[in-house]
Amino acid sequence: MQKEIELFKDGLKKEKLKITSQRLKILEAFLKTERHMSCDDLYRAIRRGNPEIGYATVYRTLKLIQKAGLAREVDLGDRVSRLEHEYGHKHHDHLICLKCGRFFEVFDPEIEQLQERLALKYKFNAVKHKMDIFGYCRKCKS
Amino acid sequence: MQKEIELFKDGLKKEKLKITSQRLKILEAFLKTERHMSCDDLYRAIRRGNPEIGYATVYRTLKLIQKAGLAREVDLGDRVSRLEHEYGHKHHDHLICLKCGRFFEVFDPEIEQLQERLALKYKFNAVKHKMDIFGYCRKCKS
DNA sequence: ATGAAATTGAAAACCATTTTCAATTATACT
DNA sequence: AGTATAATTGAAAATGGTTTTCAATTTCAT
Repeated sequence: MQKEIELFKDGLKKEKLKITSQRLKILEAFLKTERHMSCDDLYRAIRRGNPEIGYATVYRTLKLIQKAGLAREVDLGDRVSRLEHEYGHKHHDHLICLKCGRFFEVFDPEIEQLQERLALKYKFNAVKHKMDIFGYCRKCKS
Repeated sequence: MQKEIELFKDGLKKEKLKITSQRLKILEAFLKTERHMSCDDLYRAIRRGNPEIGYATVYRTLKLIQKAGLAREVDLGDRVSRLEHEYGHKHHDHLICLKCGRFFEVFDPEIEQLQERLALKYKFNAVKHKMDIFGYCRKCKS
């Protein structure tokens, strides 16, 4: 976690932004959980120990964490932005259960390769991609 | 287009919903364009010829069109729901340009097959999937 | 035709996200 | 260490797409 904190501070310095106690606390709260957190989730978690930190600050800091390359957005189809750890976490796709809402992180190197080939075919300079498979997990299958 | 209208009416009857002139006009407006339309886009288009149709009715009818299997939601990463034709249009994925915002519809049968295999491996009952590749199109490449 | 139930449009509510603004704080520079 | 400058903060309000409410209207089975 120390490495991530350093990366975050570097990111701030690079943009001539300031290192504040709020920003560090919000980063720590984000790093502490492995779940996919919405801004609201994180705000509630942080508020327990730090009731003085405001929602807007959490929101703004999450943007900075993303810019520093420490978090990426996950889109589960509702209209809520959730973040997952990026640093030290390989790219992966999601299997999302339409009934219980749980999701599973998966990775298939062959698919990744074919995706690159597909982009190449269309002379498209791919930066990132999202693949989500929706359906019913083992437990929720009828 | 006649076939789609019939499917829509069937969908309504099946749910004991009523066939109204507003619903039919909104469906026609949706079928008439091949672009990916947001609710707002469609509302504006419809309003030109039918200023008496309200936003809420467009919104509600779009849900019905989706339920009837005539439209599917496209997520371009902003938080706006857009619809594309589903009936008579094969499944496809998107290449989305981060600079100009244009998108290209693509299809790769090998990827589709691997996706199914992936779901199978996790004993996941896949219903649908979304794959979007973000990057820079031929014209916007630096 | 008639009545029950569905639909409509306008307006308001909702809710995640984003901005505004005055007060506070971090940082660079004496 | 003190100070000036610019960034940050929290609260509240604004935004913007989506969704609900409600009284008036319309559809459709009978």
